[in-house]
Amino acid sequence: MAAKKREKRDPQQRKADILGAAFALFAERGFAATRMEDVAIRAGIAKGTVYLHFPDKEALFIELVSGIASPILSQIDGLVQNEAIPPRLAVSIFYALFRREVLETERRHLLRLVLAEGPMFPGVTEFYHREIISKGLGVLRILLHRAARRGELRNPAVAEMPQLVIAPALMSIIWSTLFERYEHLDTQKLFDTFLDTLFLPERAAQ
Amino acid sequence: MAAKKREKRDPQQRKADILGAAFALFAERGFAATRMEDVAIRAGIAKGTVYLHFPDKEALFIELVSGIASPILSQIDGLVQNEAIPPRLAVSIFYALFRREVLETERRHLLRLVLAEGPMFPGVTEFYHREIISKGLGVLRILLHRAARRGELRNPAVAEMPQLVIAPALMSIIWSTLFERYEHLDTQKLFDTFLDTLFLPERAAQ
Amino acid sequence: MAAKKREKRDPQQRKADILGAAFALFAERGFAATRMEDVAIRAGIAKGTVYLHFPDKEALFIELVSGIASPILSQIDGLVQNEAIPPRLAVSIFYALFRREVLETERRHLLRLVLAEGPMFPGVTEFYHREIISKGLGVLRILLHRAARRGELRNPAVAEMPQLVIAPALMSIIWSTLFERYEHLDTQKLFDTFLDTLFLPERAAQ
Amino acid sequence: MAAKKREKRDPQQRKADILGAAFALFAERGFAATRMEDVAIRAGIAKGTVYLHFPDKEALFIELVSGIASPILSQIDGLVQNEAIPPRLAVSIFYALFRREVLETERRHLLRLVLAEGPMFPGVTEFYHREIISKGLGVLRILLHRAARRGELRNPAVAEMPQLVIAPALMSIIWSTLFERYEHLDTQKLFDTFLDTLFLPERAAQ
DNA sequence: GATGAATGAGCCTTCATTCAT
DNA sequence: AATGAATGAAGGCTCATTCAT
Repeated sequence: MAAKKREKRDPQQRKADILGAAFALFAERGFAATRMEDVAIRAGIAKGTVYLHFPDKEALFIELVSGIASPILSQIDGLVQNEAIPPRLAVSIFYALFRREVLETERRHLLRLVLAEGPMFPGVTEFYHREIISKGLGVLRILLHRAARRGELRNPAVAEMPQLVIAPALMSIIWSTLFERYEHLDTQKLFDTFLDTLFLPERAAQ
Repeated sequence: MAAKKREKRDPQQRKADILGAAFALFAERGFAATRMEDVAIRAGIAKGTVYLHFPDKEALFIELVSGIASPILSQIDGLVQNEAIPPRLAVSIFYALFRREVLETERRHLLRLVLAEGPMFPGVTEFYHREIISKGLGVLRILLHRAARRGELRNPAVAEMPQLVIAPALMSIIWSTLFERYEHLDTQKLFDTFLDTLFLPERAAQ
Repeated sequence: MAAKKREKRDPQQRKADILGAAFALFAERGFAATRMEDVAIRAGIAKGTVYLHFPDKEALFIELVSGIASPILSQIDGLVQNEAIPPRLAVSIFYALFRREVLETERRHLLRLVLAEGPMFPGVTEFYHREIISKGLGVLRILLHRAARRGELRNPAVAEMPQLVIAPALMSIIWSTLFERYEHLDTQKLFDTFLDTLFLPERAAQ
Repeated sequence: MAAKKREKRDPQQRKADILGAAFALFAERGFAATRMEDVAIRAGIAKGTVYLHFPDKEALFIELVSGIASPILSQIDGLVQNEAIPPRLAVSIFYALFRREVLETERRHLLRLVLAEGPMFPGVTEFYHREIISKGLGVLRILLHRAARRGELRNPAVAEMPQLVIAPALMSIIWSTLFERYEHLDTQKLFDTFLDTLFLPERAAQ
């Protein structure tokens, strides 16, 4: 078998390996039930090596949870810029993005992790509110107001409650990570149905 | 000479005390970070006494999480029975019930607890799906279909996606337990706006 | 063999056992090299039990080091009170006390411990200076001044350097704990010779 | 383009650097609390490099503690050789040497180090007794006997207790490393007073 | 020789659980 | 039944030492 001792590797890669291992374990068992040694084993390194990259368990958790969100955000920003994109399309792209980048990825467990461990790590929660929630809501608010102005919303008041648009996404995350094994939820249909509830049907030829 | 030791009490009451203490602590800190001794202290009894009522920490947690939901369920059932109640009113009562019995109670932490610890306790998750989610969705499905039949829904397809109705409730729970401290969310308005989105306005001049 | 499990005992006795075990081990190996588990084993209890009596290793060490000095102090105080005792006799009693209570006891290791670990525990050092050194020097200063006034000192200036009287005691401690095994030192003779150097011989019949 | 890595240097110098760094750290924190990595950093080299010069931490400590004493010894030896030097002057030179070479140097921590770690390193203690203590006492014994023969001692019996002469030196070391911060001790005066107690004043009119 | 990432034994401390009283 | 002192398995973290580069 492969000699596995003292394998030196690119530190960046090493760190990524650890984060990967930590992610899998934290997602599966939560913060407290994850042993640092297990993280090390899963990353294929020795116990002590983890501590060369992260000062302690909490730092590992926080870096993990904080680090994964950014790639999503950057993509969302693009949605508002282009005013040519019809609001409904933009929101549907938002959902599609969410499905592709979160729901159908292992990242979906990450969100559950934040929900689960949030109160124990106020810094993480605050980060998520500031960086993800707040920005996501901002984008949605703009899109919804644009739609309202264009008379495309069934209920224009929704524009002041962008949380309503996020709610199905949250539901899909929770369902997929907790209940999916007991009962399937068609998230595509979930989002589509919601879009149809939110937006007036396009009047064929107006 | 105050005899304070070996205070005997109704075992049922004793058990309820323990569950109450456990609830407060589990809700606040999660399963792992809650110490059995703290539960005992909060319940006003000695460490060992907890074990006279529950075989171990896990059993305590499971009984706790399983036991708290039922009172809500029974009230919800009533909503469907009476066909005289208009669907929109029924759903709004559903939300009101949710707000009064969950959101504005310490019980709101319960759902977060299930989210947080769910994967570690598949039995709990399964129980929640079977007893709460499934039944709640069933009730909502009936109400929505009734509304659809009466032509009160903006988008009748919603009747097949009762999860959409639960989504705002979920959002309100998560918001209140995680983000409320950073940004206030008016849950009353959240639900009302959603109801207005879901249901057609009552035809003023019918 | 004796069943040793779950032996309950007077907490005061328990604590004394732990302090005794800790004393032996700290004295022998120093703070860092003493394992808490060894303390427990030597005290005949389980690892965790130590922590029922002391919050951590440092607290154990500090209580140990701080607790043993007082009995000596009280006896010394008596020496100055009685002005009928001739100064030379008083100082020789001081040395005798020191030999009986420290040098020929296991307590002699304690002093070495303070010298050894002092810099790591400023609180302990400060305590020793304030409670032991300072008071001892005060007593000696009074005795020496009394002797000087009575013309019994070979060099009256010694009265302003009571540290000189403590020096042989320190030497005896260090010798006995470090070098005695290589070369014997007659501490009785050490102190007597010093006394003869300090005090003029009693003029037989003057 | 500054080539700073793999700086080669005279191995002897390298070793001296390590010993210097080790001394500073051992003296300040003791054996256990000194990390090999800190020694390396302070010596300006990499962690592994220390092990090219010393097989392990203990060897480094022993060589350090053993090596520092010799320079003092050689100077002391000279004191006895020259019989023209009056004993009192010789002893006062001994103290002066001690002050200059030990007390006012970082070397003063060395003795405390031997005290502190002695029992863990019997070899070191034995070495100190054999090389330093024994020799120092030998020299003092000769000087004191010389003085006794010349009738210069207040108490000739002191000649058989040279430890008494070392005692104030010990006291000064311990005071300076432990208590100086709480209360100043004038070591010059300490030694002078002791000399005046040991030796008869020079007979002005003989 | 020199480096410093990697290793893993070791130790402090916590806490669920037990059981003598 | 109730108590809480006692137990000991478990886990986070450190650091002396090794070794691939």
